Amino acid sequence: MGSPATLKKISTQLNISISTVSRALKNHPDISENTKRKVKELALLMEYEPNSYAVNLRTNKSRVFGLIVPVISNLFYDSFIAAVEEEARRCGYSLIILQSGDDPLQESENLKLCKLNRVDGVFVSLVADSNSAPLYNKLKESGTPVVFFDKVPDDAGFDTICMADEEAATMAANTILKYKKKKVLALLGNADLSITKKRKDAFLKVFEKEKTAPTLDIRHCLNSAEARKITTEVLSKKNRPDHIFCMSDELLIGAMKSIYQTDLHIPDDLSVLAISNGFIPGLYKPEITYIETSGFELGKLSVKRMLEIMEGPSPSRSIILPSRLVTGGSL
Amino acid sequence: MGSPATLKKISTQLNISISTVSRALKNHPDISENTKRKVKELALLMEYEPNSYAVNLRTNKSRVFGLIVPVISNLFYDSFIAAVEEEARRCGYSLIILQSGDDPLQESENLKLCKLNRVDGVFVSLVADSNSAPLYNKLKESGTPVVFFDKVPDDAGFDTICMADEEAATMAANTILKYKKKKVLALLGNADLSITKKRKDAFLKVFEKEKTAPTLDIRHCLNSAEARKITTEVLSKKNRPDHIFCMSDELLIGAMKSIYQTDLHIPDDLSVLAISNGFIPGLYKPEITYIETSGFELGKLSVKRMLEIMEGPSPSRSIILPSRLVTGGSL
DNA sequence: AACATTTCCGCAAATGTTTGCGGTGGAAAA
DNA sequence: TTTTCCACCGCAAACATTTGCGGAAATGTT
Repeated sequence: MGSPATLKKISTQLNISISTVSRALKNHPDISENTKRKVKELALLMEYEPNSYAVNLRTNKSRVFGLIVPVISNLFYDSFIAAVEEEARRCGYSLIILQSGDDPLQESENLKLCKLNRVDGVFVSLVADSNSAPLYNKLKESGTPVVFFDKVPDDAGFDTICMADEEAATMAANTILKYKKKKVLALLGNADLSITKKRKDAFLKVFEKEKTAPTLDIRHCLNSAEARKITTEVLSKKNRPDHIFCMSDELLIGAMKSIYQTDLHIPDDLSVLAISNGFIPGLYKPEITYIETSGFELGKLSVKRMLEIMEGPSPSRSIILPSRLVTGGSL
Repeated sequence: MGSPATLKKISTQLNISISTVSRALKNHPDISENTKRKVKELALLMEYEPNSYAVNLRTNKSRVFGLIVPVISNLFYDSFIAAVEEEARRCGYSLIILQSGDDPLQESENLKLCKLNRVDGVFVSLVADSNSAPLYNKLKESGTPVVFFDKVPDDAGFDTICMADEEAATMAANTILKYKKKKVLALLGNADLSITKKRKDAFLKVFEKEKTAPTLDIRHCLNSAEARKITTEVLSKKNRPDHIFCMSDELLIGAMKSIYQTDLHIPDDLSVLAISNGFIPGLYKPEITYIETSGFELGKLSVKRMLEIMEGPSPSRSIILPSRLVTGGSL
C-alpha cells in the first residue's frame, strides 16, 4: 500500500491478469461487466492513476504542447498564453512554456527542450534574428507539428497565424488621413522584424497615392525608453507633429510618458493612435484610440489550427486574424 | 535511419551491448576511452537523443515542474511565471502551467493534472475559496514537494512564500500618517482572501494607536470596475477623501479611471498610494507612489526554495519577502 | 450429440532506458 | 605456474503500460 498503485498490484489483488485490468479500466468490450466493476472499485479504492511515463513510452505521445515565446511578461503574449493554456486544457493537453528572451541561441535551446520533452506539438513566436528555421523544418519532418504565431518566418511551407498586420497598419493610415493630420510621428518597432516591415510598408503605401498626405517622420525604436526619448526629442522641435502613431503598447507607453511631461493636450494639440490589445490604451485619459489585436483570439485560433494539423496533415496554411478600430478619445 | 535513433540501434551498428552504449554516453568509468569516442561519434551522427518517456519511466522523475495560478494574464502573475520559467530552465527543469480561473473546482482539476503528468514539484497560488488543502497534503505525502506563493493556505505545515503583506500595509499606513491625511478611502480586495485580511488588519492596527489618525473608509471590491464605481461614488460626496489607498494594481486602475473623470489634481487635491509591482504606477502622471511587491523576485525565490526541499526534506517554512516604498509624485 | 459461435480472459512481446551483478581476458604479483 | 587484480563489457531484470493473438469455457445451433 506504500508505493502508488499499478495495474500489476490491482491484478494480483484480484487474481486476474494485468491486461484484463488494463482493459477493464478502459471499458474494453472483451471484459465482462462483473470484472469491470470489481476492477474499477478496487482501482478507486487504491487510488490508481495510470503512470503517464509508461503510457507515453508505450503510445509515443505525451499530450503536452510546447510554447516558445520571446517573453512571458508582456501584455500581448500573456493573453496569448492564457488562451492557449485554457483551450489546450479543454482538449486534454498540458502546456510547457519556454521564453527565449530575444536571444536566437536561447530559442534554439528551447526548441531542443521541446524535442527532449517530446511534446506533441509546438507553438512558436520567433525572436528578432531567429536562425532556427532548419531546426523547425527538422522537427516538422520528424512528425511534430509546429504552429507559428505573431512573429512568423518569411519562408513559405510553414503554418502561421497572425494578426492582420498590413490591414491594421492600413487602417491606421486611413484613419490618420481621415482626420486630416498634417505631420505625423510614426513609432515603429525593431526594423529587423518582418512584422515591422509589413506594417511599415502597408502604412506608407496608403499615403503614397494621396495628394493630401501628411509629412511623415518614421522612427524605429526597440523599447519603451527609446520611444520616450524619441518622442521627447521630436515634440521639442519648433515644427512639432500633430499626431503620433504607435505600433505597439510598449511604444505607446514610452510616447505617453513623454507627452505627459509636456503640457500638450490630447487630442486638441496632439492626437494619438496605437495598435494594441486595448488594455493599456484604456488606462489613459482620454482613452487612446487603437486598432485591436487580440492575443486571446489568436491563442484560441492557434490551438484550433494545431489540432487540425494533428488530425490529418493538411497543407500548411497562413491564417490572418482581422482587426478593428476601437475609438477612444485621443483622435 | 527512418525512425529516431535509440541505444539499441547504436549498439547493433557498433556490435556492442546496449548497456555499454548507455554508459559510454554517460562517461561511465567502466568504459574505455576508445569505445566512448566511437559511441559518441555515432550518436552525434545519428542525432541520438534519449527518449525521455523511457528515462522518466526508469528513473521515476520528469524534470518538470507544475505551476498552478488563478490567472496568467495578470501583471503580478506573469512576472512571477517569467521568473520561475527562467530559473527552472537554468536548473534543467521545464514548466507546465495551469490556470484555475478563480474556480476551486478547476484548481483541484489542475492539481490532478499535475499528478497525472507526474511533475517533480508544484508551485501553487490558491484561488479564493480553495478547498483542496487535503489534496495538497496527499501530494506532499506522496513525495511531490509543493511550494505555495502569494495566495497561501492558512494551515501550518506548508511551504509558503509571499510578499510581506503585513509589512506593506503597515508601511502604507505609516506613510499616510506621515503625510497627515484627514480622510482616506482604502480599496481592498476580496474580503475572503487571507491576503486581504492580513493587509487590512495590519493597516488598521497602525491607526488604532494614533490620536491623529484620519477617518477611514474601508471598501472591498472584487475587480477594477467595482473599484471605479466605488471611487466615483465616494468622490462625489460633499465630504470627499483627500487620499486613496489601493491594495492592488487592479484596484488602482479602477480608481484612476474614476479620478480621471473628475478634475481633481494629484497630489494637491487628492493623493494616491498603492501596493504594486510598479508597472502600472509608472504609466500615470504623476507617477503613483507605491509599495513594491515584485513577482519576479518572488518567482526566483520560489524556485530556490523548491530545489532546497528536493535536496533534503527540510521542515516546512514560511518565507516572507520584504517590501519597500517607491516614491512617485502622487503623495 | 456434434458442431459453431460468442464471451471472456491471459500470454507475451514491445516501448527505450538504467543499473546491479557477474564474467572474460590480460597483466602483474606471488 | 598459480593467484590476484583490474580494466572493460554484457546479461538480464526492472520500470508500467498497451495490444495482437490465441485459447478455454459457455452458450447457441443443427
